[in-house]
Amino acid sequence: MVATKKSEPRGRRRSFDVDEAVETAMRLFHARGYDAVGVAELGAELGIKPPSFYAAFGSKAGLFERALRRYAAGEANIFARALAEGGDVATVIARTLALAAALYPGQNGTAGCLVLDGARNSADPEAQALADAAKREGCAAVRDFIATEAPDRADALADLVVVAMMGMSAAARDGADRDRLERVAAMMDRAFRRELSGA
Amino acid sequence: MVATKKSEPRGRRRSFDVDEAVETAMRLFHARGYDAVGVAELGAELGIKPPSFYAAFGSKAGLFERALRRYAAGEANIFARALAEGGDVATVIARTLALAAALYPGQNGTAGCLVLDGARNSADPEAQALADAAKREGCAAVRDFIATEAPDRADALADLVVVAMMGMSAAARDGADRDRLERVAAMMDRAFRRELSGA
DNA sequence: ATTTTTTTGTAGCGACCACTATAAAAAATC
DNA sequence: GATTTTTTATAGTGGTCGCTACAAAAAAAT
Repeated sequence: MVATKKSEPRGRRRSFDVDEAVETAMRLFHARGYDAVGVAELGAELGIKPPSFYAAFGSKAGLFERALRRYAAGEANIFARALAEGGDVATVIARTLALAAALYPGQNGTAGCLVLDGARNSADPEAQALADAAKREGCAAVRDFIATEAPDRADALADLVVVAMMGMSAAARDGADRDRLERVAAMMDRAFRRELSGA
Repeated sequence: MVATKKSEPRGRRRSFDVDEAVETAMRLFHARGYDAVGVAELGAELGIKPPSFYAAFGSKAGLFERALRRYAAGEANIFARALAEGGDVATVIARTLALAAALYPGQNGTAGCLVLDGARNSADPEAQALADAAKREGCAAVRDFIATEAPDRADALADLVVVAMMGMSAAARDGADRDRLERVAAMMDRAFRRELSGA
């Protein structure tokens, strides 16, 4: 194994870090929503000009897709984090709601959930479809997990959890702080346990 | 009382009905959000040209304000409707949630609540401020009513109700139908009763 | 050193944004 | 009928939108 070092690509090297650019775009889209962040601002913030932007990401929606994937693959995927720590359905859902209350207040204006609210009211059908697909994925994961204990009522119970998360995301975007969200999360958790135990 | 008939205003008569125009604008803003509806489309749908538009409403945000007031003054103000029928706190909140489940699926694409979601992710600070003021008004009404029975826990209980409504509005905008919303509303109602009765 | 490939910056595309200057049309008052 | 007042339609303002044509610059391969 001498020549494992892959040869450099042929042309001029990129002058910016793609992952870093996706991270910055993710933050901007999260803070103000898809439509409110223009390509000009993205380019300025990322330090790249339009041709480099389109060579790297294809389109504004292409960058949004990368940002959504990065978001769902990181610590913002609160259900995945709650699930990873193990436990029964009630425990994991309680953890999920608590993580939402901790994460959704955000910082630097990045409140709520990018997947749930990033493309809300967007005029671009492509952005709407991307966010919608990410939502379906997350909701299906919650539903399937709940179904392991309550297959009959999984749909209703998942709806309760998802509506709670959407409501908390919206409230956070409207300025609700961590204390208020934690209070709501605790009540939502009690509601979920009650419904799960077969009210 | 002979001359009670007020004299006609002096100039040329308006060729369109202002209230009807506000109604149409309300429907458009409700369906797609503030930013996604342009002045050109509004003018076309209302059958009026830009100068008439600005003479009547001052600005796009001015028309949005009229639409918000009309919305909050009508049957879309579900808490006011629930309150008008009387009853104790638990009864009125249950009615509010049930009305949300009935109203939020909407028709012709007008899903969710215009006040809660009409200016979400808007790039216009004026539209955001108008929607925010309407939200505060509605939330304060819920809080003050709950305070008549539970003054200590009114803030937390109102947060529970408002987060439930925001979540149901978001879910409706994402396509949730009436059956699903009613199931969620019933669970939220049980949660509220449990918290009100002092868990 | 020349060729080839990729990224870069400059400049600008047509389309749409909210909004307005101007003057003609339609009504009441004189 | 002439004057005054308001609304109308035509046309266009500067600005921003997402996106692209073009050629110079920077790298590897020859």
